[in-house]
Amino acid sequence: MKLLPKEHANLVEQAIRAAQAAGDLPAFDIPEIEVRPPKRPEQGDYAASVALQLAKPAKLNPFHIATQIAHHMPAADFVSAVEVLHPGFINFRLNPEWLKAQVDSIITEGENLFQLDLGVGKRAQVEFVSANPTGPLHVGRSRGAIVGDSIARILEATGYSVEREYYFNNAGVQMTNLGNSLRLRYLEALGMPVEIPGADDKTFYHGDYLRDFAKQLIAEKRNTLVEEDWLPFKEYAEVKMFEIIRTTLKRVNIHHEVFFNENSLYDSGAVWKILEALEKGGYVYESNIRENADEEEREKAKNYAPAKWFRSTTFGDKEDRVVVKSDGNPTYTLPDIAYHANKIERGFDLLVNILGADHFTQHQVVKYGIQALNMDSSKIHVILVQLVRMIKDGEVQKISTRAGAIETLDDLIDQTSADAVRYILLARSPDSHLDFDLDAAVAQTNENPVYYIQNAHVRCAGIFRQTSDISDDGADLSLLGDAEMTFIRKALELGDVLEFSAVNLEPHKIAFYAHELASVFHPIYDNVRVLSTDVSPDLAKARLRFYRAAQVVFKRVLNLMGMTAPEVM
RNA sequence: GCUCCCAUAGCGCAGUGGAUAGCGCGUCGGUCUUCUAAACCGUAGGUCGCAGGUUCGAAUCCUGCUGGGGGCACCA
Repeated sequence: MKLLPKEHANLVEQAIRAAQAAGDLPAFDIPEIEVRPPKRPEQGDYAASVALQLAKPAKLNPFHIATQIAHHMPAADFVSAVEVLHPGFINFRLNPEWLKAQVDSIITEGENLFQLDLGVGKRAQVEFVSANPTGPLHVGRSRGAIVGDSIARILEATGYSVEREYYFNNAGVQMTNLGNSLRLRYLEALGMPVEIPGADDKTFYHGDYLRDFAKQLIAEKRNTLVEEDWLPFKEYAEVKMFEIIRTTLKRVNIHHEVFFNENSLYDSGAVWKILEALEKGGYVYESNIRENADEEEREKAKNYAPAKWFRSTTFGDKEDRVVVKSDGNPTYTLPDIAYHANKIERGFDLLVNILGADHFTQHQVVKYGIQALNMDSSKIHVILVQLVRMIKDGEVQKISTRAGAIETLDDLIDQTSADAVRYILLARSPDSHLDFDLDAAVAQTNENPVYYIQNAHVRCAGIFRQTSDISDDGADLSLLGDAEMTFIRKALELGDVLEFSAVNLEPHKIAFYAHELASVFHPIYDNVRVLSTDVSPDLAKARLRFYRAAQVVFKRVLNLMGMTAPEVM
């Protein structure tokens, strides 16, 4: 399938060169030519404003330039007319015959509709979710999960070979706390005298899931673990937690090819090698306080033991960061830098990392670390998704894994549907804060955009259920009307939306496009009937062919968003 | 205080420097004996937070300000 903006831009460029060669336009450098569908139908199907940009360099009035460009415009099978409008827009109209033929092209491409070659031969990695196995996935994590997986799908559709990766840490204080928490729940479930910490105890995980784990653990091991410390409990909880997380992700159609354990960076010695490299570069110093600290800070740090600091200020950070604590253990920063260095060494052409907005500072420090290692950080693209807040009964819910006050992704799916959750979390710019109004999502289920879009696919499927005895092979597409062509025009924009989403890593564009496409479809469905006594067999055949193409487009778009394309609702 | 994101219709949000700024919900009024009415048609609703600047042209780019949210631990 053609990417029409590009095709038109090529024509314009050829026309400008031709006009210059003929002496009808003066010499000037040709800028990047942008062509896109204008807002209003009377302004054509595609429009270029390049003549307006050229007025200055060419020292001519834009209308004249546009006229000359139009005059030299080469012919193309997809263009039927070129118009020039004041103050200097060049408007194209698609050739109706060509347009109608696209119905067959769409059906031929099928599930690979607008499969692009942007990333062919290239490897991309998308890292997302990356939650430590301390609790079920909550809503805050879910947004990054959906955005990450959707980006992966879009990259696949543009030809990339994509790996989805999940980075996690199963060591550290939080996991010890988790082990301890399960241990207490285990003893509690055995009826032993234990004191469960209060809700404000930050070392205890209060979630009910640990009660469940404790019961299962007793079923498996009885009371044989009574004398054990936190470790076997931590190991048990970790395995169980990952099972749950994977199952939850599967429910929303997400799976990761690689689970990368932070520990492996210690096992391989990578963490210390990175530290050594940073030290060699002169980016590390030992002190009880960062350089350039003010008097107040110095006073506070007077009694601290020395730690190792990364001089990230060299790269524009506002303060240096501790990489090795005074107790000799690295902070999260060091393995994080090692992890990203590892990613780069694995030779991906594109690295995408989905992070919550609260990790902004962290990713900056990691980036400075990569620079200090003299590695190319330009392949790393970080998508920061703004925080999600749950609104319930009109009030903001506090989310805290430790306190057990969690709105989990599972709850959300149970109360709505996997497709609805995906769409709601996807259909927003990542930069925009998202208030997930649970009451509205549940109550307005029938008006949720997800069903509006899926219903278009369902309606197509409904037609084919009723017409299994009619073949649409060899349909005469010239019988199709203007309404159907409005839809085909919109459908042909999918490739551009896809390319834009991939290049800019903005998957929400697909979500909005899907809704626009459905809103073009539904009115047509109402008026363009297949089974009606006043529709001739030939016309019915042509319309059937049209709906087959429409169904292909909706299925492709829904798949790109990781949603199902149901036959019935 | 430093920093990141946001501010567009009553509410929730799109908007890639171009032509008369859009969509959903909600308002009001219509449409099912015909392939799914989870739909369609019509209606009302705007100082694009404020003030400057750049440009032939600014919701979009720059500066400042105001308001809301996030981040600024030897936690991850």
